[in-house]
Amino acid sequence: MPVRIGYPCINLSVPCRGNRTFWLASYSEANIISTVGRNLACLRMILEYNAAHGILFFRITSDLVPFASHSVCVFDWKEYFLPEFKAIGELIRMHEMRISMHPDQFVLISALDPDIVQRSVHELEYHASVLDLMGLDNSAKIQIHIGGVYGNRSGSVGRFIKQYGNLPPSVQRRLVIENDDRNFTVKDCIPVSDQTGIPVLFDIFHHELNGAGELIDEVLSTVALSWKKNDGIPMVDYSSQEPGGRRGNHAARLDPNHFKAFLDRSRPFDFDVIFEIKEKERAANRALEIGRNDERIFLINLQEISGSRHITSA
DNA sequence: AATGGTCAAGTCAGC
DNA sequence: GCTGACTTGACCATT
Repeated sequence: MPVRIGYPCINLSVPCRGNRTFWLASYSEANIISTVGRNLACLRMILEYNAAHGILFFRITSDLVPFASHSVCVFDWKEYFLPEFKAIGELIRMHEMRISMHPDQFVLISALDPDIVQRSVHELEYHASVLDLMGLDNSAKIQIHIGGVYGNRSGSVGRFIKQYGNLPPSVQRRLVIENDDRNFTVKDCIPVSDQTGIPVLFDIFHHELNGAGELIDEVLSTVALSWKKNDGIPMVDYSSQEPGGRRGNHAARLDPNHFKAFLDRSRPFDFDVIFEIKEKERAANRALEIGRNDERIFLINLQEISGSRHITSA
């Protein structure tokens, strides 16, 4: 399975948003039913757009079910929306799409405070539930950072590994760790992977900001080993610096030259890549256009567009 | 309808 | 100890 192209959470071309939420003070059963219903309907519309455009990787928003891991949420949204989740899962499987989720910065299983760890576990269980309800296999992943440094990185690593062992299997099978732009480089993530079996998600932009200058193909050859057969091929996050922006700001638009260089330097490895570019699906579309000459991208989209795969339904 | 303050959670820096 | 940045939108009360 060669390179699939994707983007995170929001599609600017469809007439809806799948990450609608409300304030905690406004929580009610009626509110959660209407919000989740709308978010799921929009998620379906986004995935249909993606299928029609040959975009086969997507990161589902953590806001799909607002307050799902909060004690205020006693409503059984899993049972209530089961048919919708199953239908979306079928759509994903039909098109052989890849799915990821990325919980927010608050999720820290390496935290010193046990309450933070517990809240994080609940949040991770919610993310796993979404993917489980859709009937997705182990290749659908939940990506987090190691985090919890507090001035001592090795302490954080120790707590992370220990807490990973305590996670429910539904979370363990989907969890992957991602290098960040401040604390943990890819090189720092590898030993954690070796000790836990967690795959390492390679973030190109974080690597540019916080790495030791290792070449992209070198890094890919290393992280690829951490993805076992039923994890699927490696996931990669791609972005570049916004010109004139604060260091670390994601670009508003895809930089064609930067992406071409990345494509060249990433040979011959296969992976699925999320474009963390502010223009969202438009960046993915541009990447597909630029990648027409790359056989890794071309092959899969040739199948999709020629109709040898399933054509999206209305 | 327009406006502007506020929003579950995390850390860190600065005062 | 508290506030704001991080990063950004959008929810919601107020007018």
